[in-house]
Amino acid sequence: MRTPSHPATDSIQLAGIFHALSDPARLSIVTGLSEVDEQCCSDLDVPLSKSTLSHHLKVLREAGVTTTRVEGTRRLMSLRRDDLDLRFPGLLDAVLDAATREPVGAH
Amino acid sequence: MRTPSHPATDSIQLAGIFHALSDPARLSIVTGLSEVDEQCCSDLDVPLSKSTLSHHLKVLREAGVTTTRVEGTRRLMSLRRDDLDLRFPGLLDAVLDAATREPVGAH
DNA sequence: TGGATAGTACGCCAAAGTTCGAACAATCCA
DNA sequence: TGGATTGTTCGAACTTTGGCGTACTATCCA
Repeated sequence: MRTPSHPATDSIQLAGIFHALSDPARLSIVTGLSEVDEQCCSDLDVPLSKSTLSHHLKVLREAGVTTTRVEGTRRLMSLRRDDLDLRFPGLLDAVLDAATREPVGAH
Repeated sequence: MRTPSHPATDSIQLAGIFHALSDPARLSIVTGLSEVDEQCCSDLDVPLSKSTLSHHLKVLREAGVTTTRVEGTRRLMSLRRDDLDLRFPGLLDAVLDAATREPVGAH
């Protein structure tokens, strides 16, 4: 299976990033990714069906927040730290810092 | 007319902030507010009907991003800088900095 | 008092988003 | 080869959002 497509760094939209982060499940996925560097879909600790999960991962990928690397039958997700820092310096760090200040599961 | 209600600083949700910022019109309003401190609804440079505008301002207010002060028949909007800095230090600055790096009108 | 001004609230509609199960595809390994 | 594993895609049901016009409220001021 081919590597899924990702937006070029230059075409990452700020509103798109915020949209991607506006869903609690996706925000939680991003927070989790910040702690492990690389993680496969089935290791995510989110109580959703795999099709829903796949959808959320697609949203994150298409917004330019994450990148997906194919390894065997698995897809390894990671944050696009360098690209995001290049395009919007300091934003990702501020987001991750903010996320750690908010109690987990505070809906 | 009474001052509209605003969420307490403690109950501002991160996902709610991102949702509020995920719409280009609202992001543009926030960017504009960062330059003028206080602005009334009709001075906003957004090509939308006043009912739609009112809706967006409500979303921003309820997310805890802005505060509204009533003065006569006007409502003066401003960013909740202090509250946001208290709850999520550095986040607002990073957002505003990122917004200035993105060309205006880049949809 | 009564018009002008500023904004909100409501109802409506179309578009977009969330969620799921079922079916499918790709890869590994015994 | 063929089963197990991992994830995508599709269609359906449902919710949310964004946009508008209209009607309403509140305030100012002549």
